Amino acid sequence: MEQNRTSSQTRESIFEACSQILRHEGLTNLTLQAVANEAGISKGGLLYHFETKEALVEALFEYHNNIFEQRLEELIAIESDKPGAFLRAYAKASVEQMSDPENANLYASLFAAEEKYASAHKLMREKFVGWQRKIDQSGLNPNWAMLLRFAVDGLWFAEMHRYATPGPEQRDAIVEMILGLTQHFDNPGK
Amino acid sequence: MEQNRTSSQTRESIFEACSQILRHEGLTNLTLQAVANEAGISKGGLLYHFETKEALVEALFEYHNNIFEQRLEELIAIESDKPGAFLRAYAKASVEQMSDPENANLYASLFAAEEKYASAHKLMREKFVGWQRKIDQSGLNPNWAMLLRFAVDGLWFAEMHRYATPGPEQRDAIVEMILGLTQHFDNPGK
DNA sequence: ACAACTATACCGTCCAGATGGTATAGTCAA
DNA sequence: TTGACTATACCATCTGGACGGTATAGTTGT
Repeated sequence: MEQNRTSSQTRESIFEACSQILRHEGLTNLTLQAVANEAGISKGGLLYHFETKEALVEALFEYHNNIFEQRLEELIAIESDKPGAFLRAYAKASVEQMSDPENANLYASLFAAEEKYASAHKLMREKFVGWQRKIDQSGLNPNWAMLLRFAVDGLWFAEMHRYATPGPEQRDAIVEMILGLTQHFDNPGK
Repeated sequence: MEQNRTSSQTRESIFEACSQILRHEGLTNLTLQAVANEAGISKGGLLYHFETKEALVEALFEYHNNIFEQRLEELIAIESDKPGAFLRAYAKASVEQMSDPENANLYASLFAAEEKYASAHKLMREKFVGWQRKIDQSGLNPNWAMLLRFAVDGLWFAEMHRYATPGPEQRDAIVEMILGLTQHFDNPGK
C-alpha cells in the first residue's frame, strides 16, 4: 500500500504545484482547486495545510525566497571579502535565477500576486531592506552601490517581463560589466 | 436639459476612473461595476465604450503610455543632441513619473494587470523594444547604454514596489550619477 | 423649416459560471 | 488513537458579459 506523505513532503509538493501553475497557467488559474489537483491532493487536504489562500501564497513566497537566499549564501561564501562582495553575489544569484526562461513567468506571476496579497508584498519589502542593508555595508560608496543594485534589478525586471531583453552574449557582457564596476569604490566616471 | 458628453470626454473620464481605482483600491477592485460607478456612468454605458474588460485595460495602457511618451518627447526636444541624449530624457521621464507617490500604486497595479491581459503585455513589450532601439542609436556603446537603461528601470522598479527605496536626496544623487554616466561613451571603469 | 431617419450614448436587469471558504463524514497507515 | 488526509456537498459572493430598451444629437431630403 502507499504510504501517507509527511506533512513537510506534502507542503513541498504543494509549493511545486503552485509554481508549475504559475509557470504555465498564470496567476488567474492559481485556484485552490487547481493547486490541489496539481499537487495530487483534494481541496480539503490543501486547506488542511493552509487555512486561507493568502496563507498559501505567503508561504509560497517564503519558499522561493529561501531558495534564493540559500543560493545567495553559497555565492557569498565563494566570493572573496573584498569590497562589493555582497553586490557581486547578489548579481550572480539574480542572474542565475533567470537562467531558466520558465522562471520568468513564475516570477512575473509572483510579482503580480504581491499586488493582491499584502502579506507577500510585506515579506518582499522586508527582504529588499535586508539586501540593501548588506549592500550599504558592502564597503562601497552607498550611492554608487545602490546604482549597481538598480542595474541588477533592472536586468532582472527586463528578463522577468521580457522587455527588450539582451541576447545571451550581450547579457553576459553586461553582467561582466556590472561585476567589474563593483570593484570600484565609487563612480569611476569623473 | 443635460447634454450627453462626447465620446472622447467619457473615454477620458473612464481612464481616470480606472486610474483612481488602481491607485487606491488595486487591481482586484478594478471591476466593470466599480469603474462605471467611479466614472459616473452605468455598467452598460461602460460596455458601450469598451466591448470587453480586456479591451478596456488595453486602452488604459495606451492612455498612460501616451502620457509618458509625450513627456518623453518634450524632454528629448529640450535635450541637446549629444550622445546619450535619449537615455537622459528617458531617465528624466521615468523619474518624473514616480514623483507622485500615488503613481507607484498605479503602476504596480498596471504591471500586475499585464500578467492577466496579454494584449496589454504585448503593448508594453513593443514599447520597450522601441525605447531600446533609440537607446541603441543613442551614440553610446550598446552594452554600456543598456546597463544604464537597467539602472533607470531598476530605480523605477524599486519605487514602484517600494523596495528599499532611496530617500529623496539619495535618489537625486543617484539620478545625477546616472545622467553623468550617460556622457561617457563606454564604461569608464577600466 | 420640418419631418424622417440614423447613429450615438447611454441605462437597468439578468445570468451562467467561478471562487474562496465551510462543514461533514469517512479512510487509512503508524 | 491520532495525524494526514479524501470526497462531497454546499454557500454566499462576485464577475464579465449579454440584452432590450431609451433619450438625444445629427443628417438628410423635400
